[in-house]
Formats: sequence, structure tokens, C-alpha cells
Amino acid sequence: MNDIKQFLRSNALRPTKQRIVIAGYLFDGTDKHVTAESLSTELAKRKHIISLATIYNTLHDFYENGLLKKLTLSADRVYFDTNTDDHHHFYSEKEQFLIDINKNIKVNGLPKTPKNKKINKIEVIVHLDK
Amino acid sequence: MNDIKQFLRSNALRPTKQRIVIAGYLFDGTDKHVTAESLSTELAKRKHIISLATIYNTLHDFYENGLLKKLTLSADRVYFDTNTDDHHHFYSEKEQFLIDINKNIKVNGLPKTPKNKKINKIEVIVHLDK
DNA sequence: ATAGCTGCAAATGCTTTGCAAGGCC
DNA sequence: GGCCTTGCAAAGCATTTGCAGCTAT
Repeated sequence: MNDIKQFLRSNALRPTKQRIVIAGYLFDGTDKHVTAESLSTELAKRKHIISLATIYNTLHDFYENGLLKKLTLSADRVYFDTNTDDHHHFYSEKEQFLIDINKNIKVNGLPKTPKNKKINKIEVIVHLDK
Repeated sequence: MNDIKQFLRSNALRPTKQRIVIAGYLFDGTDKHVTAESLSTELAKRKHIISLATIYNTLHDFYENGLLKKLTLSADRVYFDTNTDDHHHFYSEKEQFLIDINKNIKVNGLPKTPKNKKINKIEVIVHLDK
């Protein structure tokens, strides 16, 4: 709890009640994939009612401070990943689940990067069943 | 023109005025990436005013018949790709552009597929500048 | 005290849908 | 003629925003 406050402060985030609850849930040591809504539901189960607007704000605050990774896999829902290391994903659109691939993946045979551009990241998504 | 009608018919799509215009634009031999809106704008320049609802319907009809590939890269816009071969992309979110990677890319080091699942496709997105 | 945060309600923006009118076979 | 398609206007949804009240420092 004080750890969490510390943690937030060290990321230039004021440790408010809501942020402490959200960070406490997200950064409990287990990697998680959440959407604003799944997070809201999950917190509600734990009797923590936080307005959706705040959840959206907080996820973006965390994201902008590098505490979360953002994943756009389907058009109608943005996922946030608590694992911020470089890694890739198995994804099932049908079942809406997401599994981290933590092994080292190598992408070979890329053509040269377009002029005056830099590669920011390479994202590999392994789509499952159709 | 009759080619286009033929083409639509052979894909179980009734060749209506609107579909002929849209297919004529999309499948002119050059690979294209469009969104519903960019397509609408592009057609409007050519004096073809087609309602957005119809454009959405048509893009999905084409997609469902395998004439287009669908790409979800940013949450607020779905792209359709006239190149339906297996291929990958360079993508700049900032500049909103998309370039096909037609070279053969190899992804090495994938872990084994989750139990009872099959790989549908592997998608590699090379994100540019940030 | 005051700059920052919360949360409601309303707005936004892409996409879908209901449905009446029109077009293709 | 009958079924499919179009397109308007309205609905749907995830997400964002304005703003008044509250809170951390």
C-alpha cells in the first residue's frame, strides 16, 4: 500500500484513492490484459466502484508513463497489457483472449525501412482459430 | 465495365451501380488501403456520391467474399487492403499510412500453439516513428 | 491555497441498423 | 414480381470531454 503510493509518486502520478486501487490490482505481480470495461467489472467484484471515465483516464495516465502497453487488436476495444517488455501475442478474436509470448521471436527478411523513418516497434500477432 | 460486372457476379455479388463504381476504383490493378471514409472522399472527387452506409456495407460484402483483407491497426478506423495475399505492413500511426511488405518474412521462435487451437494467420506490423 | 483528480452527464466519432423506396434478374 | 440493395436518419458503443466539486500536497 505504501509501496503503491511510492510507486505512483515515482512515476509522477499523484497517489489518489482510485489510482491506488487500480494500480494495486494491475501490478500485483501477475501479467494482465485489461480493457476499460473488464477492469471496471473486475474492480466492482472487489467492491471498488470507480467511474468509467476515471478508469479511462487512469489507464491512459499509466500508459503515458510507460506502465502499460497498449494493444489494438479488434476495432471495438483497446487492450492494456501490464507486461511492458517487448513481447508478442497469441490472440483469439472469437474467444477474446490474449496470451503473452515471452519467448524471443525473430522476424527475418524485412525489407529496408522507408526513407526517413525509424522502426519504433515490431508487433507480431498470432491469430488463432477462425 | 462488363469485366467488373462479371467479376462481381462470379463472387455472388449483384452488380449494382454502386458496387461497380466501388469495385472499379478498388480493383484497378493497384494495391490500395482504404477506410470507409477515405473511400468515400476518393469517390466523391470522381463525382461518385455513394452513401456512407452503402460504402460500409459494400466493404464488408467484399471482405466477406475474400476480395479484401481487413486490418485493425488503430482503434478508431478499420482499414481494408485490396491485396489479399499473405503479407505484412509498415504502419505509421502518426502519419496514418500503411505500406505493404510483399517480401517473404519469416517468424522464428514461436512457442507452441495453445492446446486445441489452430493458427489462423500471423500478422507482423512494423510500427514506424513515434 | 492550489494545482491536480474525479465523476457525472453530455458530446464525439466510427460503425451499424431499421426501414421505405428503388433496382436487378 | 420478388428479392436484394440503397440510403437516410436514428441508434449503438467505446471513448473523450466539460466542468463543478473534491483531494493531495
